[in-house]
Amino acid sequence: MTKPTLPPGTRDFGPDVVRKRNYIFSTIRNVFERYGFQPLETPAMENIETLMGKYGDEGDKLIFKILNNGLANPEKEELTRKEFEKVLQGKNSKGITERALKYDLTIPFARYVAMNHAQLIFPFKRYQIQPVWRADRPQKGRYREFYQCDADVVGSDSLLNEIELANIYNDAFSQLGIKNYELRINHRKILTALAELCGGAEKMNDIAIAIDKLDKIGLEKVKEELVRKHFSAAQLSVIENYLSIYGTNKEKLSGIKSLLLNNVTGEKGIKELEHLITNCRLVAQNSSLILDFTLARGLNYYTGIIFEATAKDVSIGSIGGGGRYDDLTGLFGVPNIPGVGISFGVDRIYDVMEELSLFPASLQVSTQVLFFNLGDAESNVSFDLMQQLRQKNIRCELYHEKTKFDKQFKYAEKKNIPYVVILGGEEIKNKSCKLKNLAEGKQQDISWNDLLNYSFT
RNA sequence: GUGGCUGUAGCUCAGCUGGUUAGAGCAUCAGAUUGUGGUUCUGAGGGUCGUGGGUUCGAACCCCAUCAGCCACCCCA
Repeated sequence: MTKPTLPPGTRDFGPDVVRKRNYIFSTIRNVFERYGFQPLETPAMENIETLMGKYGDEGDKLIFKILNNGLANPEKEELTRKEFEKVLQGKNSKGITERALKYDLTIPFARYVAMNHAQLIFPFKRYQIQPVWRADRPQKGRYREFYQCDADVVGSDSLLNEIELANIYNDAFSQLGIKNYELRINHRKILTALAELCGGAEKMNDIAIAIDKLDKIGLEKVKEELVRKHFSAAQLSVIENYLSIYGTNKEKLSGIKSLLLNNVTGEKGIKELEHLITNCRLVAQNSSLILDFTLARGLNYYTGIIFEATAKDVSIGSIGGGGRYDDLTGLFGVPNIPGVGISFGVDRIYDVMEELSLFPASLQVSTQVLFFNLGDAESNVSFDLMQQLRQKNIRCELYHEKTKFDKQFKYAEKKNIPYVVILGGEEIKNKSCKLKNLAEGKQQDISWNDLLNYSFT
């Protein structure tokens, strides 16, 4: 018998952790609901072709594939071997695998919209809180199974959606207590325009990947990487000019305007960003909304404004991201449904909140009242009282066996139970009990009737 | 997929240039204390030193392999 272990990158969540995670989920869910978003759930697994090719080559490698059943069937052995050859060559084979765990929530959502667009009321605003899986190598802040909380609007190209999504980030983070966050924004069309200035829109990916690392590796390394990708000196200087735009959002806007002068694609992007910035009306006076032309984001279906949220006090990578995609459902044969969405990375938000001690202490109180067990006769009375309290929504438990006070007190302490009720033979005679507040160490005699009407806090 | 670091009690770790029976704190359990917890005191249990092999009179320590965990790169939440 070997010690049981977890698959790498997965975790068990104990009671206190689940409480904290649920706190994050319900906070975000409430914000989503308040903005008129509706819940959606999709299966853990999708047909593999629904997912493949949607996340770029790197993404394809990280999709968790599910082995088909019945591969051991001797009648199909010949075929199975042949199919497996394809897998060895790096191809997908439906004979070996035809399903995969979902990689994110956006593509399954697009699949859902494509399948149900005739019934949906547009614009369709949905939120989705579910686990996703990636065959990545785990490390700090990076897991193989993790939750995403997505909110997307499809069927509308109004920038009002971007404005609302930015405000959702602001509301959710401020309610969670993460005051010091940054929401950085950029526009894919600006990146495209830069690529056009450098000789071709097809270079956008190379440029984006390189400049995205600017704050991490510095300008020189970025240039080195671009040289490796065969960019000329002239192109490099264009990119360097682009990267040297700095200042307030306003200053950056005027900088980018002069750089991308007369570029139709770029101008459209600039106009949209300008609209978002001036109309966003974040509670925090826009201080957390930051224009960042180095922001690229990996997912290659984005076409418009892109978002990325980071917590400033904790270096853990982004805690949320999103953007606009013009034609996501086109991949599934239903064209012309534009959309925009954002995602919260709950696991990372958890780590941030833990590090900054932002969880309310009240989350750790599960049971409110512990009834001491002083014997069978006493317990019977306690049990009746306890059931009446439970009817009133007070969370109670009766100690499971008669034992000395020491143990029962320590149990209450360890479980962080704020009140204990002591009810023995003496108390039964007067129809009373002793109610003790453990934190204050104070104890009072109280009638059964008063106990039932006591306001436990 | 590529590279680096670390594996000693349930947890955090000590363990000298290789030397006899591997330690500490916390946690657990019991007692001091059979109707009043948190503090304190006393005691107890708990180890294949990740695993397998090698070198050696002798290995937790050195060598090889292997497994696991962590971190970084790529990419990403």
